[in-house]
Amino acid sequence: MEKRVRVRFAPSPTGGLHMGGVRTALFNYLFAKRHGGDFILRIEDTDQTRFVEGAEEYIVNALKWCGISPNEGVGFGDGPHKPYRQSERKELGIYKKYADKLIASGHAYYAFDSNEELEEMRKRMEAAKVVAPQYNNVTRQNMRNSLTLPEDEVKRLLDANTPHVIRLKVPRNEEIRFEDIIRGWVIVNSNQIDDKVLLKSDGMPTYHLAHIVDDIEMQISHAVRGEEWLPSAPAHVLIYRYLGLEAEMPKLAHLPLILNPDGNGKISKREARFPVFPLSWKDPREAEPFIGYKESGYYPEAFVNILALLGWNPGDNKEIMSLTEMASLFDFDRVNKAGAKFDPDKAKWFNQQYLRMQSDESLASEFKLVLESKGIKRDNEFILQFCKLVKEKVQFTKEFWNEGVYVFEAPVSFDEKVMTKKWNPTNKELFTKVYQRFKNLDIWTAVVLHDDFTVAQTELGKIDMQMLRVIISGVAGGPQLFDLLALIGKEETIKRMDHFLQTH
RNA sequence: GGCCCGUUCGUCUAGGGGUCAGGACACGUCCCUUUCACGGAUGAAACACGGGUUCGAUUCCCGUACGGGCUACCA
Repeated sequence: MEKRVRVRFAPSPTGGLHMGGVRTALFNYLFAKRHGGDFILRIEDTDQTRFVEGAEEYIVNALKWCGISPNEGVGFGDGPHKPYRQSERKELGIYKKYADKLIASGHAYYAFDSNEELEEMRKRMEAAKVVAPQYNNVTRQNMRNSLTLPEDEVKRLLDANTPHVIRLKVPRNEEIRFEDIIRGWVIVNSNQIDDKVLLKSDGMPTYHLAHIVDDIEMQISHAVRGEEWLPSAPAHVLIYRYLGLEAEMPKLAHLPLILNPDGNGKISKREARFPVFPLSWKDPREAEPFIGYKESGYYPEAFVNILALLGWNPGDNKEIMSLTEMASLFDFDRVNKAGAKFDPDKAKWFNQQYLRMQSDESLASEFKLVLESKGIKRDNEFILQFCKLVKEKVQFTKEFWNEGVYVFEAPVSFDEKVMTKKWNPTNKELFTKVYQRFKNLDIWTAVVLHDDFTVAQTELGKIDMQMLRVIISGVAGGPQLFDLLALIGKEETIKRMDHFLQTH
């Protein structure tokens, strides 16, 4: 019988969760939903030196904003496998138990080497022209561990609480193979793998041990993570094997990385000219916060949609999809192997698509907030009409402002090109007459204005619409002119014309 | 350096032994609109290279090149 699908997102709280991490969480979530399984959030805080204040809370908030909430785990209500924080699980002694089991079966050993001794070994190896020195089946023979030290000496050191780690005893020249769901068979010779530390001298497990123990204990069916874990996967297979748990080992899926748009490599928060965090992230060690997608004006649905299509596609040409839709379509056989460069332009386009799907009312209430932040108060109907007029010109709500400042504030400058080309005494005379006609209009709607304008042209000759637009708005382009005039209102329109004619 | 993973338009990608190699973003042109945008139409734009296998390879295999990842008592 197939195992129930249980997947986990297991970040370490060493900083803000960036978009790559969110994408990993997203694929886990989609896979779980697709198969009616569970999605778990586990916090891998086994490195106390890298702990960052606020990071865990950030991870939880970011997932919530994205709408990809786990149904079990830290910040989302405990489940049957609590606790979900590895530092707390360590207190339960579960990692030690598994490490001891490996010691007992001879697949792990104690190592007493100090940092200095490790450093010396590396230097020696480098002197011998070894580029990447490893603690492995060859070098361990010259180090201080339970494989080289006499038994009673080991016992004495242990009894004296000498600082030590537990290392995995990786066999010599063995072929290790495993099948990755995305990449197929991967084969590595064990000589390439170092004797990984399983339990650190502070008693904490390393990632290698901890995630395996937890995946087993939490009955995880699929371990879905970034490609950066691929090189250590063979070591993980060995650990499962030596624990006698190879049959229960989760299936592995290594996701392609999200790459920088220009140049190459993983996205870096420092160089990027686009947000890399879902929400603004203020690192306690940094002076300036990193602005997030949320604060940049992205809809969470758009953000998540963009991320999903970085490395996955539904097989047809569909691009705009809700989380539910994606979840019904998702599978690993449609996940790419190659890394994907992030395209900030396309991200904006995605947001534009979602903006258009919003109702005018909801856009208006969003934009009302922007106006209020600028100290401008208008009634809801006015804002609604304004939004209707300019919505198809913007990709973000905040752009409503730039797109139509002149609706709220009379222009102080006038498009130079249009002015030099079109403003002349003849036009001044003409627009003075237009001004008079406008003044005498009793009803001020787009339709009436349009009709009156048609009549006016038969009497006065051709009237340049763009010139009128510049007089009213200062800029050369914008929404339908009569709609615009109707929105601005008679009083304000003639006031602006009057002022313009006086000063030009 | 070693090991692992990868390589279709500039970017995200579809496809997969015989296709005019399809779509999307961005870009160009035209239409619509007395403007801008939206929309519509259209254009330019790709199978990294070299060997096999095959009647036929972009597709399968092997090399090469290039890119990425890993190479900690970090995850």
